[in-house]
Amino acid sequence: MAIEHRYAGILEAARDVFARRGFHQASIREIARTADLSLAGLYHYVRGKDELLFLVLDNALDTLLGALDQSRRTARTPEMKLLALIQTHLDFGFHHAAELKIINRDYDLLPEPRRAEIAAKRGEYLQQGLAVLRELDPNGRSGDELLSATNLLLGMLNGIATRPFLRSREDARTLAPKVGALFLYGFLEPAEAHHDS
Amino acid sequence: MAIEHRYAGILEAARDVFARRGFHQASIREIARTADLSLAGLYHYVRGKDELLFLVLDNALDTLLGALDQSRRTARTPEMKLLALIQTHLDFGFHHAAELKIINRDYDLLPEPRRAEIAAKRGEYLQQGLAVLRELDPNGRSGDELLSATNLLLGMLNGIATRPFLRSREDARTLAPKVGALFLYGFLEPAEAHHDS
DNA sequence: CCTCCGACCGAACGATTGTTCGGACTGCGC
DNA sequence: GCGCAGTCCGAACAATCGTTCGGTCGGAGG
Repeated sequence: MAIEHRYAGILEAARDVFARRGFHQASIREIARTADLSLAGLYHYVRGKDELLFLVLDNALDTLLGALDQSRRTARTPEMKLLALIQTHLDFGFHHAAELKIINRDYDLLPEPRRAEIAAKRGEYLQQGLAVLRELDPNGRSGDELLSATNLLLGMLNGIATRPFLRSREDARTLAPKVGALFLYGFLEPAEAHHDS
Repeated sequence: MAIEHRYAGILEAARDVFARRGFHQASIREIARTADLSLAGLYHYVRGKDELLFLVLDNALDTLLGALDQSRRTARTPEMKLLALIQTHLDFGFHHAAELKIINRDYDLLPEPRRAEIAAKRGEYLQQGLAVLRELDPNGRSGDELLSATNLLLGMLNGIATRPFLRSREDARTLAPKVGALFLYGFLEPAEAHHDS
């Protein structure tokens, strides 16, 4: 139990330092210091920096997928599923901006056995988005077109979530419907033309 | 003239290495080697690593702004201006993937006197997009909403342009109308509902 | 011919990096 | 008491980093 606590503290420290400095700027010494450990003491628990990156990425993707799963559970209509995805993604981006950055940018420099695991979870997330859009698609679009649209949507969300805009839970809640409406009905559609509930 | 050629080669080398490795992982030694110069020889032309990053960013943003300016000149209607912006951005992303990567990823770790210059050019690009959307807006949206929409559009474009998708001039030409239609009319709109010329 | 200057380089500087090694301290079984 | 295993650390390792210094070389000006 004590060692579990130590381990959890190390992960916290790694996440915080990675978040503050970014992966490449974060030094193992600073992570150790943040975790109240000596440099060599940290190496007692962890094989190396790459494993630290893997653990942080794995954790981040798990919480993202978990949040998506939970928020989608209450959604009934396809539109609301889309809204749930958008809000979850924006919320994650606002509260874990650095992790999202690392996911999108630094995951591909993981050593190979580990990278596949992370890539799989990324693929799972993409599949979730694609499923939502497929359910939403009015006239049968091809799989490639749906994949394109999914990438567009996720790119849009990443672009917004990463941008140093306004970031708080409030912002995610108010921004998500606007983003959803724009994605569904387009920029030209007047805001009053559609309504819910 | 010879020194100009040297200088251009150095910028090319810096761009490639920055894009491949990321700023902090890129070593000046590798840049020098790529530019067929010794380490100290490179320092004869350039004050340091930060200046290298600034020069690459400045160059990239100038070509992007230049391309946008030129492509928008032939556009008459607001819709065509949007299409021109989209196609220019995608084209730039496909042909100068390295520069776009650096712009989106490394600009914020420039030292302060120089960062403001780059931020200004980025802001100028944003303003161009915002102007297009303002002209396009059917019912009066507030400035903040237009700015939000602009950020959404640019984020979407970055997401697509950065994604290792399919990248060639053909792709930019065929992809741009689809992206434009999706942004203007939304995901739910069937593809046949609108047509041009 | 001498001098000066810009182009360029080999070698080193100090700092920092990820990682490892040998050991010191503790608590537990015996 | 002894020994063993786990926890943790000080100190060092080699490598690499950005940067600088002292210099060589060739050509242009006088």
